[in-house]
Amino acid sequence: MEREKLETLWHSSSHVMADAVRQIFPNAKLGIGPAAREGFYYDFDVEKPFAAEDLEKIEKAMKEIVKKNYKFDRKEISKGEAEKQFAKEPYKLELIEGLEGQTISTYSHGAFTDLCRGPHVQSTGEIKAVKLLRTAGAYWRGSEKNKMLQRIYGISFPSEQELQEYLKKQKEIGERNHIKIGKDLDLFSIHVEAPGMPFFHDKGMIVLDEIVEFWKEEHRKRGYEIVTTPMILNKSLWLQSGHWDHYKDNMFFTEIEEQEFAVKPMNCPGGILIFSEKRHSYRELPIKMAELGIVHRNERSGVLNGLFRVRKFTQDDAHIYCTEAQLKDEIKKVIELTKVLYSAFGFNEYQVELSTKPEKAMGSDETWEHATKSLKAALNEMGIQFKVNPGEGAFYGPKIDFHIKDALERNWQCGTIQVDFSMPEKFDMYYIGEDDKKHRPVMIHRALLGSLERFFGVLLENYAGALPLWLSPVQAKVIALADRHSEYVEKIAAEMRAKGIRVETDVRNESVSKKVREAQMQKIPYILVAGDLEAGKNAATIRKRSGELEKEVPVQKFIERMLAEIKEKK
RNA sequence: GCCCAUGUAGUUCAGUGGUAGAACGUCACCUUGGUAAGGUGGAGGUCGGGGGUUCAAUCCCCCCCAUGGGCUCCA
Repeated sequence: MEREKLETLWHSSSHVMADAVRQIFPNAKLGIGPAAREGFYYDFDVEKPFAAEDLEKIEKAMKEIVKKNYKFDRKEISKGEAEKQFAKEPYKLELIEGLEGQTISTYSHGAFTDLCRGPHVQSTGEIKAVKLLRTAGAYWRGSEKNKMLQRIYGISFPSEQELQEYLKKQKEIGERNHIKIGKDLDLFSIHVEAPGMPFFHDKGMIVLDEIVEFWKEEHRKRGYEIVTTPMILNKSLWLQSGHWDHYKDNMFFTEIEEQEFAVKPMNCPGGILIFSEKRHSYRELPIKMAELGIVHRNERSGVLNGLFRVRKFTQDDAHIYCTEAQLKDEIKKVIELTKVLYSAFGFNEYQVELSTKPEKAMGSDETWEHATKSLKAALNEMGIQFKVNPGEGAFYGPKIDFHIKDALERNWQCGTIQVDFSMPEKFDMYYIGEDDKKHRPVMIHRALLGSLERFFGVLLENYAGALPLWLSPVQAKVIALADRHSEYVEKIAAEMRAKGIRVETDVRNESVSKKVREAQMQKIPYILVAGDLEAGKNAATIRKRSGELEKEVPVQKFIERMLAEIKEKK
């Protein structure tokens, strides 16, 4: 069923849910109830938050309403009539107030009427399958200054089968949660002693190191310098950069010999100190300075989420200093690099957004226009589809964001390319132009993977833990059939290790099936089993992650194959 | 930060107003195996932390911490 029709069904389902809620909780005040990204929700102002049992009751009442197969009736009414009709609904009155001059319509089914633009399905009977999923608090009109209402999320389909398929898929998705994978594969852990600051174990570090090594190579190839700046810097720097005024609430502070210092939440001020340490000629531009910068941000406790949202993370940051004339081409180069990185990690689909000048902004209109045009032109010339978010840019410049989908279909901002007019001015940065005069460079901030931590999380969910060979923390496991094969197994593992392959052995006193099963659950790409058949021939039986078997493969030949596969993938 | 839920063995989870149980893992022994769990036995828990109610709290109440799902905010 196409998206549009489903959305209509979901929207209608939210009306049915509101009807059901009102039957059970007559005093519930109605907020809004649209179709969501997947399913629908409705916000209610109730005295007590809904409990799990309430959801069951509401769902049951909904099914009754569906059974009655009420027709949806649309009616257009005047603002006065609407105010009269919804006199007991404060939130609806607020909405009506905002509809000045527009057509006001209501939809009714049975005895229930809601203020609504529509459209809706013909009748409630079209909702053949419905399930209420969870409750959540949600601020009225999305502002934390407003009252928090109680939201119920649900899903519905035109058939029971589709609902069952949906639920099954959700369950599978839940199983590829990166936190669970991280624990199962011994990649990282999170402890109460450091909320939002994950601990990476050896196997997790192997993956991160591989990512970093590849990242550095691709950057060096493209003329980036790679630097590291200190994690703690004097307050004066943050005053100058403006972070003290605008970002203080998100920063951590410390003190050294009675002087105030801040733990960096961003890398740019440090990088600028390197830039400004010496004079630069226009001939040197663009200067591209990259840093895998560890930043700390004091995120509010409620937003922390596995590796997706943390307080300490590593940005694959870089700052590009160039002339306005170079801006477009530099942005194109950054986008090209983004594509190279994403595709190397298996992401070929992502959403691109362009955010333009906000109301409060610094820099002249002309500068903004030139920068925004450059960003747009770069995207267009690269043939990249994008969505424009008017007024969503940073106060210091417009930006392009890259969003990657996680297993739960949530979009996570990873890459970001931001033009900045503010920092060069605040730090009085300049280069010497052809005319022997000082000129202000344009600064581009960019992080392509975004945060290594978040990217790692998205990567794990994308592959359900079964990372490509070159990223796998353990690339091969060699299993001994019986005790007498231990020595042989250790010997071939040593040969592989000598060639740089990450290999583990399993010579435990357990059945082959069990050892294979465990290696398989660890998502190890290649499992080698050696027994009497193989030991005499310097061979092993190979099992791929897919379960496919290849008997008595000479070890040397297999090592070459693996090395070729690792190399090719990069 | 706000709303809701959760926190019990290394892991996944049962459970009860009279201080705990399973499976897997771990350890020992038996078994020496041919591609997703071989068998037997043992060890292992101040039931997230702190208060309170009670003769008695892991269970009921309050506070705190953390985690998850959302809202708001963000890479």
